[in-house]
Amino acid sequence: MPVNSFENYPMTWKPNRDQLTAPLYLSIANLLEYDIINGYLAPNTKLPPQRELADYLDINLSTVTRAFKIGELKGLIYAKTGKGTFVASNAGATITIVDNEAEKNYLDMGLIKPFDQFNPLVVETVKSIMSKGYIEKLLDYSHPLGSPYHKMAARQWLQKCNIDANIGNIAITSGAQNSVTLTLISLFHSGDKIAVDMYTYPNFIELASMLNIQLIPIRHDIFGMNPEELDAQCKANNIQGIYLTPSCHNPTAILMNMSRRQEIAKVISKNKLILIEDDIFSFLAPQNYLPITCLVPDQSIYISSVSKSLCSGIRVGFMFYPEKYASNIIRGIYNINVKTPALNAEIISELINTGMADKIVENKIAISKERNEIYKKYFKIENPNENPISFFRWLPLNQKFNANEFEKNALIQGIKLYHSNRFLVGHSEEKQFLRVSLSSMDDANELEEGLALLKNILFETTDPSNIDSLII
Amino acid sequence: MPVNSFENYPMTWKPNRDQLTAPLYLSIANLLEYDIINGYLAPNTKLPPQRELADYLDINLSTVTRAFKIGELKGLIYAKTGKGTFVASNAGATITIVDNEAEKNYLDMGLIKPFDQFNPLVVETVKSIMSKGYIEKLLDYSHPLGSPYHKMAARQWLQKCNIDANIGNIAITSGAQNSVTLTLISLFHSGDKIAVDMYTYPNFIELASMLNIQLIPIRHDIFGMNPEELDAQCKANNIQGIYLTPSCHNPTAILMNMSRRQEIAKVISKNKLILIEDDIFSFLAPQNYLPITCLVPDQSIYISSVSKSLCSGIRVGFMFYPEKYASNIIRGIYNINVKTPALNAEIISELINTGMADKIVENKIAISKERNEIYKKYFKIENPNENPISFFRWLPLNQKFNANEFEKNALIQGIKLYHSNRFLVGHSEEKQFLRVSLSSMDDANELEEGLALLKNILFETTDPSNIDSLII
DNA sequence: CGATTTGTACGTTCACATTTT
DNA sequence: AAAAATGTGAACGTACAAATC
Repeated sequence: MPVNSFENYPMTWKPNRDQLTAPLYLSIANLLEYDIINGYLAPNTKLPPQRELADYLDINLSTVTRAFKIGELKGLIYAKTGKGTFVASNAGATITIVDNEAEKNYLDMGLIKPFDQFNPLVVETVKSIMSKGYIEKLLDYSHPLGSPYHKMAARQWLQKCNIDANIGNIAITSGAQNSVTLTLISLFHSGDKIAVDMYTYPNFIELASMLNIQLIPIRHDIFGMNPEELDAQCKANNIQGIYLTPSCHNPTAILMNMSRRQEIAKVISKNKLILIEDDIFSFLAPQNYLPITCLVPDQSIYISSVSKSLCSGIRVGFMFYPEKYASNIIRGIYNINVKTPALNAEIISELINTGMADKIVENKIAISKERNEIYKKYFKIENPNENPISFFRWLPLNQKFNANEFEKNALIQGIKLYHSNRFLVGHSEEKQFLRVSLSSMDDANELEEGLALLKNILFETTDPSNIDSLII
Repeated sequence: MPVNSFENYPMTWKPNRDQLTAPLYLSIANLLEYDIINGYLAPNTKLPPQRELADYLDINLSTVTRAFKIGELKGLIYAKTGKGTFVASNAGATITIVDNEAEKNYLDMGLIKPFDQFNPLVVETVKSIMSKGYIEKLLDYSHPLGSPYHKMAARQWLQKCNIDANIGNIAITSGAQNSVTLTLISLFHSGDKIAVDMYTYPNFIELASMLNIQLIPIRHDIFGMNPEELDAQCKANNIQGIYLTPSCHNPTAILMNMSRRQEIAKVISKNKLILIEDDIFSFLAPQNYLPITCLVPDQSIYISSVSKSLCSGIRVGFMFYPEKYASNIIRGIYNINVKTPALNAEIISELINTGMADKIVENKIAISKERNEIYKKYFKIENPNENPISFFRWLPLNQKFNANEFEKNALIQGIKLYHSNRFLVGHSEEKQFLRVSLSSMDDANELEEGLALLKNILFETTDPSNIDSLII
C-alpha cells in the first residue's frame, strides 16, 4: 500500500494502476509508449522520479527502472542520474531522411543529394564496361568481400583519404549506411552504448534504436565533440564505441581540426572504444588532414563510400578494419549482404582507375564552392570551423520554434528544410538550428530562390530585435 | 558458504571460484565461453544443473541462469527445462556457407550454386540495357523501395509464385538474405524467439545469433515441420515468429505439401506468429502449390529472390508484406539499405519483362532434373516428399561420425561436403546426414566423379552390415 | 500419475554514483 | 562542502512450469 495519497500531487504522468497487468515492467513500458506515441506525454516532459512512481503504483523501484530502460532503448525517453527522466525530443516521430517523394512541388533544401548532374560521366564509364567481354564473370557468388582487382581500386581510393590499407583488411560493401549496419551488428550487442555527437545523422539514430544500441550524446564546442565530456561520459557509462564524421559532421558541418582529432583519439584509446569513423565527406576535407583512424588504427573501423563523392545510386562503399575485428566483420558481411554485386564494384573501380573519379570529385567540389558563395550572400557562417565547402549548412535560429510546426510552415511556403530537433539525441537544447542543404537544388537560381524565401520566413517570424545574425 | 563439499562429485564443468570477478554473471558467461571455444567443454556435454553450480560457486541460482542465458543467445549452449543445459553441437564453429575459395582443388558438393552456366543469357540483357538512353536515371537516390516500373516487374515475378501482390506492399531488396535481415531487424527485438526447422540454413542461424534472436528448433517428420510440435513449443516458449522455406527446405530438400502447409498455417494463425516465408526455391515447386503466406496473409512476410532462379551476383530480391508491418519494414529499408541499386533492379526487370527469365528458369529446371537423375544412379531418395528437382540432396548416413573429421576427411579425398551437424539448431541428433550439392559442379561428368568418390568413402567407412541404403 | 529435477521469469533488495541544492 | 534527490545495475528470493522418472 502506498504510504501517501498522491491525488493532490502534481505528477506529470499518472499511469492507471488498474491497467497494470503482469508482467508489471512490460505493462508499464507499454503504457508509457502508448502515452508518448499518442501525444499524452509531450516531448521534453519530465516524468515523475522512479521512486515516486513506484510508490504511487505501489511497486518496487527496480520495476520502474526496468520499464524505463525499455523506453530509453527505444529512444522514447532519456534519463539523467540526479536529474530525472524526460520524454525524448523526437519520441515517436520518424526522423529518417530519405528521397521518397514522387513529385516535389517545393524547393528542396532538406535532402543532401550528391549533385546528380555529374551522373552522365558515370554513364560513360558504365557503357564502356559493358562493351567488354568479362561481364559474365561479375555475375556469380564468388569473392564475397570483393575481388582482388576491386580491392586494389578500393585501396587506391582509400589512399586518397590518407588511409594506407592492406588489401586483406578491406571489404567492398553496399554503401556507407550498409557499412555502419555491418559494424553495429558485427561488433556490438544489444544494450551496448555508443557515444555520438549531441546532433547526429537521424538514420544512424534510428538504426541504433532498431538494434537496441543506446546512444550517449556528447556535447560539442565550435571544434566538434568535446574530449573532456567524452571522457567523463565514458567513466560514467561504460561506453563501448563512438561514431564520428570528422570531415564534415552531419548536420553541424563542423570539420574537426587535427589537434581536436588527436585529443579525441587519446580519449578513444584510453577508454578502449571502438571508433566508427564515417568519412563519406573526406573529399571535402583538406588533403593533409589525417583520419582519426590513423591515430588509433587498431580499434577503428574506417568507412568510406562513393555515394556523395561519385554516384549515390550504385551503392558501393569501402570498409577498412583492423585484423582483430576481421573475422567478426567478415562473418557479418556473409550473413547480412552475402556480397556486394561485383558489377557495381566494377563500375566504381573503373571510375577510380581511369581517373574519371578524380574528375567528378573536382567538379563536385567546384559546384559546392559556388553554392556556398551563394549561401553567404544570404547568411553568415558564424563558426569558422565549419567545412567551407560543405554540401549543407547549419543555420542558427534566433528564436525558439516548435520544430514540427516550423518544418510544416516552411513547406507550405514552398521550401523543405530540417529543424535541428530531428538530429537531437536525447536532450532538448536551448539553441535551435536549421540544416540547409545546398546540394539538392538542380541549379544555382533555384537555390537563390530558396534562400531568399527562407530569409523571408525568418524575418517574418523572428522578433525584429533578434535579426542581427542575418546578413543584409 | 556451500553446504556440501563438491570435490568428490563428478561435475562436468567446474569453473574456478577464484577466477570469478564482479559482475559475477558476466564473469561466469565469459568463463563458459572460453572453455567452450577452447575445447575444454565438448559439444553436447551436459553442464551441471544451475542449482548445483550456484551451490558450488556459493552464489544465487538466478545469477547462474543469467550467465547461461548469455551463452544460449550466443548459440553456445541450449537449455531444456527439466532436462538440463548442454553445449551446442556447433558451439564455437563458424558454420556460415559462402563462396570464398580462391582456387578449388576439390570437387565441390558443398555450395549450392545456381548453375552459373546460364549467366551469358543475363549478359545479353545487361548489354541491351546499356545501349539505352535512360541509364542516368538509374543512378540516384530516388525510389528507395523500387521504382514503380521495377515494382511492376516484381509483381509479375511474384504472380508466378502465386502471390498476388499490391504494388504498395512490395519492396525491392538486395537479395533474400538481405530481406531476412531487414525482417529480423524491423519486426523483431533482441531476445525474441523464432521457431525454425531442427535443421536450418546456417546463415540464418548465424544471423539470428548476431541479432540476439533465439531460435527454437521444431522437429519434423517426412512432410516437414511438425505442426503439433510447433504448437506445443509456442505454448511453452512465447515464440514471436517462424522461419520456413516450404518449396525446398534447405538442407533437407523437403517440399511441403498443401495439407501440411494448411496445418502449419493454422498453428501460425492461432499463435499469432509472424511468418517469414523464404521462397527462393518457388520455381522448383509444382505450379499449383500456394505459399503459406496466402493462407495467413496478414501476418506473413514473403521473400523471393532471383539469386537461385536467375542470377546470383546481381543481388536483387523481392519482399511482400502486409500493410500493418509496412511502416516498420520501410523504416528498416531506409536505415539499413538506403536503397537497392536501380541499375540491378533494371537488369532483373528486363529479364522478367522480356521473357528471358522464364527461359533461364526452364533451363535451370532441366539441368537440375538431369543432375538428380545422375544422383539416383548412386543413391536412393528415401523420402518421397523431398523435392525431386532440388539443387541438393539430403543423404542419410548409416553410421555416426565426428562431423568435423568427416568433412575434413572427405576434403582430403577430394570432395567438399557439408555434414548435417552444420545445420543443427541446438540439439544433437541420433541420425546423421550429408547435404550433397548437385549444382556446384561445372558439368555432369564432374558430378558423377564426385558421387562415385563419395560412395567409395561411405563404403570404406561404413560398417558393412549397414550399407543396405546405398544402391548397387 | 505423482514426486522430483531442472530451467524460467519476475519482482525485490541494496550499495553506489552522479547531479542538484 | 554536505545533504538530498535521483537513476543504475548486480545479486537475490520465489513462484511456477515443463520434463523426467
